[in-house]
Amino acid sequence: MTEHTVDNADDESLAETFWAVASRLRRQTRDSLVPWDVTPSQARALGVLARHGEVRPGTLAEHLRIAPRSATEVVDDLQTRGLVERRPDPADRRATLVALTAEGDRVSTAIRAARRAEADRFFGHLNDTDRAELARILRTLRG
Amino acid sequence: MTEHTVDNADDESLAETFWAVASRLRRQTRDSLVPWDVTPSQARALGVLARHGEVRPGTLAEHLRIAPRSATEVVDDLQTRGLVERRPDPADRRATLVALTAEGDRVSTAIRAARRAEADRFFGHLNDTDRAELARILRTLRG
DNA sequence: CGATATTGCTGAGGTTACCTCATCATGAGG
DNA sequence: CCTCATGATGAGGTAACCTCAGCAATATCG
Repeated sequence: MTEHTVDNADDESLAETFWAVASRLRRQTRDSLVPWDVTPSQARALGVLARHGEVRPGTLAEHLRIAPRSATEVVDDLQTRGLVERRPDPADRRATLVALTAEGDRVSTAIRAARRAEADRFFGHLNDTDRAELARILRTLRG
Repeated sequence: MTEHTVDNADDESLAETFWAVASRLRRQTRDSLVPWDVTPSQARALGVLARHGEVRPGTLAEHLRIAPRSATEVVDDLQTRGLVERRPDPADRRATLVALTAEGDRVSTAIRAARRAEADRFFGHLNDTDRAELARILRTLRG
């Protein structure tokens, strides 16, 4: 790879470029989480829990924009790592509430810090203006 | 805090927003490819082949920025769908060249058009200025 | 009040798109 | 030649999703 290969003639579309960036960011994010043995999707779930307190799996799924069944899975993983716990929802006996454990809270805080650092590194090649622009544009695409 | 769902209160980082957009785009892209029964990663490979002509799997991997082994896999899939063919590299008997078949060429052209339409739909919510800005900023992040 | 529909979660099983490691053939350099 | 590097691939694994079916609890409606 040396040879700057990078498909210069570039390349198709905005979409293409977007995916190249996504790929790079994904790798970097994953690497930055290694110290905690937590995957990116678990980290995102921890983030939601840290922000919203205890929620039902279904609600978690909405926040993460994934299918409810998939949220169950993430919760399972976090639970085996001792980062969250399930308890019955007193308001509805079908439902479960998912909450951070003390450990989960600690880890989620640490991750938040690490992520900020990582994002700074990644998006740090941009000046403040561009970063703000990017944020604004992405928000309008977010739907 | 907050009973009021809807995660707007944004939420973390640029990264978070970026992923939300990525997720939306991924679904839309996948849907737009359904008529051809081709997955996104296969479509990307077809694009590279259309742009560069016949290449070795390893080279394809570089362009796609994936491991060589993974390129083999994509080529396998495209080959069973009759969209590419392998032939020996006359310059090196270890190597193989991957090239579009006639059908592959046809499909890749059709996909290219569909993708443009899809991208227009997706990025079409942006005005020209924003679209250009986004492209520029993403390119600097692409590395 | 009881029948029916709906909701919340999870088991089972599948898919995509990657990865690493080991193996085998070929090619290149001393 | 002999060794080492390189190109492709077999074997096997992973994360992060998905759908569909089923069970329990709740809500609704005649």
